Amino acid sequence: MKMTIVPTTELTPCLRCPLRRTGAFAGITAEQLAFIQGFKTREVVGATGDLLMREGETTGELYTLLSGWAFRFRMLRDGSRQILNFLLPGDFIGLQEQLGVGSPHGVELLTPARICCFPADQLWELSRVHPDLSYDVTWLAAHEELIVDENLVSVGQRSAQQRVAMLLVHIFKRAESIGLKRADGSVPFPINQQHMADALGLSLVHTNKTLRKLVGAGLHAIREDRLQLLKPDSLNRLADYFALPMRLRPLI
Amino acid sequence: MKMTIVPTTELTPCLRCPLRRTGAFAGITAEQLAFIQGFKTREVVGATGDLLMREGETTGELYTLLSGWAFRFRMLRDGSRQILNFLLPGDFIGLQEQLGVGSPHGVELLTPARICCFPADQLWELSRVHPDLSYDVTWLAAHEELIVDENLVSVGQRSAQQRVAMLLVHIFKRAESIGLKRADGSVPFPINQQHMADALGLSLVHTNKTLRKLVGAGLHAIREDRLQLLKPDSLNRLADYFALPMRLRPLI
DNA sequence: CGCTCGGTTGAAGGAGGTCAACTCCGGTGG
DNA sequence: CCACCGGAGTTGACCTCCTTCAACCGAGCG
Repeated sequence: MKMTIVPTTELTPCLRCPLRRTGAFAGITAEQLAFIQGFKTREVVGATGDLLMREGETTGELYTLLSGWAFRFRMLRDGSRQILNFLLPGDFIGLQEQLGVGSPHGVELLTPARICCFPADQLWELSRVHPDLSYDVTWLAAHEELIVDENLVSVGQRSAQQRVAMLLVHIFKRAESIGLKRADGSVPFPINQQHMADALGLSLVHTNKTLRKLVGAGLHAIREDRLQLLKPDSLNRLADYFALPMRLRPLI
Repeated sequence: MKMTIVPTTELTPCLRCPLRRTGAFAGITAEQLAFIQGFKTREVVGATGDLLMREGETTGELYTLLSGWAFRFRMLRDGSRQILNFLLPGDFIGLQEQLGVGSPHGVELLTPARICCFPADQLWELSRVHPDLSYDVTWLAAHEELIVDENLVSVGQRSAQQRVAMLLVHIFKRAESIGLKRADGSVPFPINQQHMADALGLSLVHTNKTLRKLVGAGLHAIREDRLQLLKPDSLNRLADYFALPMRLRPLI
């Protein structure tokens, strides 16, 4: 609710982008990198709970999450909230806003975050000068849809246990893929039970009870905002989840 | 299951594309139109129930639904099916397939349909030669995600009555927007109760009972595969649905 | 004529929602 | 220093919305 999102005084140069060093993203030419650098107008930081985007409002910007986690969501009149998907470092944000007037969803930070900002009205300029980057933007849009598809399958067809298992496995995989896994096998997990409930279409109470059941069965553990999968195979089977092999993802 | 999708002997020339005449789509330059015409390699027709895409398989093609309806879906091991979204004339299909190996979802025809086919491996060529068209492809990807978002909100947060109301209103709006509304106020509705159930994450039986309740309240009517909204305002209120104003959509 | 498919309805049971209470923190201010 | 507070997690009791099972109907069709 508060609005502590503020510009930083110094920009992280794309040339030294910490995300690219993870090796989790597709390679890029020096020229492309230079263009992205020029495309980037500012960099902002925000604290947990800050709104990067408000439902119905326009920012005129596109974003890349440089560090930190967030989520896209929509509110209903009765106060209930649906989390559409979680956003991890490297995720591109704001394409939906270009479809009409105002963003159809809000974006809230799950952790302190650092965000690269791009002027939305120059997206077509990007298309013109760097067709390959435009292709990448399309890729990112399709990829996010894939994740939402996955969530919809969960919420529509799976039992509470399966949904929770799916969420844990999916988040773990995504975090792992961008190099967030520690030596002890844990990844950051800044998602509380209310977030999980809102993402899975479950009540808070039932989410809690389901989590306790999985923990009781020794399938996973969450400690100090970090997630460990103790029996990944069991979780995969429970969730009926098979991760399909993906190309190296682009980063704008 | 059967595979009666077959190439047509004669292509519909893009210059005389029946969809563009509806006025539902954004304008386009002659040059762009010519490029699209060249991009299009063939045209196929299929019957109700045909699979345009199979889960996990690769076609190497992108599609535009020229006429007819379809839906994207995913199956789970236990045989349950989640319909991700419905596809209407003008919708672009197949971007997700580009993300990895094989399509992450199936596409099945709801009606006899006519489909324009494009070679997927030349999508980047399109980006290079016509940046504005590339921008349009991104737009279409983001737009489809918006629809999936909408479905996810329904399935995750709304009651059975609200979900059904939402589906009816949403499909009506989409059909209307591409000029499918007749003078009597009805639009085509080739969606049966099993489809609705699979899209909404409800059982067939409960979908039926919910529909009967709405019909009993005089909110809508479905006759001979056509849908009429008798009390659109009541349905909108019930579904907590506010359609946001959209730009004129592109057509590839 | 019989078969299948889509729709309809009733009855019974269960997964998950709601309500309520309690704990365990980490502030924060007297 | 400690009392107070709010947020997150936990647990039990009860209830309801939705699922499941089962049966039946009508239309289209080989």
